[in-house]
Amino acid sequence: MPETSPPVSMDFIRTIIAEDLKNNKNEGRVVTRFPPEPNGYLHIGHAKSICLNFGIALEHEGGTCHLRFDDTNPTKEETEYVESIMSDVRWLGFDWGEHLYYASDYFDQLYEYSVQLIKKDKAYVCDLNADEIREYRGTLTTPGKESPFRTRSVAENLDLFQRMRAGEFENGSRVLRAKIDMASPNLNMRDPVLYRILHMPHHRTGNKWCIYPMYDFTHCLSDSIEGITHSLCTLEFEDHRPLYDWVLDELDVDCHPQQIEFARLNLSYTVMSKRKLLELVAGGYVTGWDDPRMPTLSGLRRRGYTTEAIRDFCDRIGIAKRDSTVDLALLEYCIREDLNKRAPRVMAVLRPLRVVIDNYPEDRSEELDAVNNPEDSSMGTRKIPFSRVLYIEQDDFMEDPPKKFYRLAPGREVRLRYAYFIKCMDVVKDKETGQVIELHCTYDPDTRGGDAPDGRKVKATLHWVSADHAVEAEVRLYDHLFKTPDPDAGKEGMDFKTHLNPKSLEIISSAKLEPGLQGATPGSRYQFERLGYFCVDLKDSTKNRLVFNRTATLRDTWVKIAKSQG
RNA sequence: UGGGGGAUAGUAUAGUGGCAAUACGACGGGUUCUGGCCCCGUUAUCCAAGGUUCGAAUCCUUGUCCCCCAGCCA
Repeated sequence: MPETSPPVSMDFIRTIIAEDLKNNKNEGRVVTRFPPEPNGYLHIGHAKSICLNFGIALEHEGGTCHLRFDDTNPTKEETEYVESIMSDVRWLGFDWGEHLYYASDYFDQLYEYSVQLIKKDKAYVCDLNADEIREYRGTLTTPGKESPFRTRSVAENLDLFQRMRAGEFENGSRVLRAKIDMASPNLNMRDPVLYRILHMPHHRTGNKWCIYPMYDFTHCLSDSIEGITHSLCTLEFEDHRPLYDWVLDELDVDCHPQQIEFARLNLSYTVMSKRKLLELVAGGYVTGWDDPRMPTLSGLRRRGYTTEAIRDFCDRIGIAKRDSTVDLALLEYCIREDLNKRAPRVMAVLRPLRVVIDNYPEDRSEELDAVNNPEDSSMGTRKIPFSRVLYIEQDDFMEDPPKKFYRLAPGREVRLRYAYFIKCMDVVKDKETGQVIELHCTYDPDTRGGDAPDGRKVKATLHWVSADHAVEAEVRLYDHLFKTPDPDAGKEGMDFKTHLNPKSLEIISSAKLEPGLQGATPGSRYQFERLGYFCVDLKDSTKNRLVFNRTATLRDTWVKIAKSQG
């Protein structure tokens, strides 16, 4: 039976592109681009853009998506970022083929274009300093004033600009400006700066240049040079579109891409601005760009997220123009759904409570069969050892259980998963603290494997690990980095860092794992039954010292019940 | 008091003149050797007010609210 693909409702951008294709607007070509500035690490918001741009290219016969580094500001950009960005895009599963570009590769062409503009008397060298330019720009409600240098002759502009390039002038002493309209209601059109002097080596062009083009001049021309058909960007560039179009119109290039803006991604309990993420890294609030609590792709990867989950998430959130904040719960849903299907189940006890099975022989141990993944029988089964002394989760025992607590309690019988029914006979407490430190139970040999021949039922099934066979590991329990849904929302002057969740990381230094986990490979993912999804840390886990990161908890109905009971 | 955008359930996204749809969340129930997964049910008259129309989320009018713009950042 051939599967019919579900009706995909098109977002407004895909609708525009389909319309353009129908009208043969770009001779049937679809060329998009993902244009990051290499000044930081990619985050889940970039993934939205990457999935959009590469996704659209993939949906069309012959469609391509370019990866272009928008590297026009050497004061902020570094090769380290270039590399991380490339590996993140690749990790997401996208391929730019031979279409890897750098805006800095166009510096010569861009220079020629600006000379053209000067020759058309559409650009001039301005000697006003930054403060003066701001002053002359006017305000939102009042028009700007024309610069006294606006009327310089073409010849003088050409000479001055050439000397700017030659390095005759200091940083900030002169700029090249477009000659548009100082009274425009759109501030971007009030003679925007096209080039500034920056005596600073560039990560790719070295010391070749001491003048660097601005975004507005570079971006549209880079798009044009590459033959981009649809230039997709975020909402804040909407005001720049008239300038994007002005530059391309004045220069009469043969390719004039269409800029289309969409809303950037916001996620609850998360900050997304590069500035804020950098602040978290620089201030030591997290361990780095790839801290598993960070919304960066490297952080999510280390946390255990899969590319499939992230791409599914990007498909689900859609594309629109209104500002919105997606619920973090949706991202968590996506990773759970993916991992539910593929992660092998294992048993691990995070906070061990010792259980002695009094009627189980001292020196005996046996191997029991356990299913690796109930969602996928092809993943097979494994053996797990059982013996007289076990660990169960501290949370799975209560001396004085409230209503609806189905787990172990004095006199109560529960099932140990894939093993036996056990009954709690005695509770040993620390004399000083009163804390429960050990349980004495009996087991029913007839329930081997987990089923009672007499058909009696048990309300709970607990995970467990044999004490003698257990492997120890460090387990890092991650939670939301911020305790409020909108950490950005603070009043004026309020620091977003005050919303940091002090409990975003809890380290369990010696969890007990079933022995099969010995030597687990970094990056591999498991479901710890009844607890959540965990992955072996890519950086800190070693052969002798396993380190697991919690990717996500399982949905937990019991905590809800417990909470509602107070 | 300028310009550019945007308002559909708790959240996100469809619907663009004909029964407001889907997903997540929440709540209730079923099932269960994971209190997981899975299954079932509940959860909005579409920013407001007028108007056009047999019929409006959709078209018109007038408002209201929210976001972005005064970098030699992108």
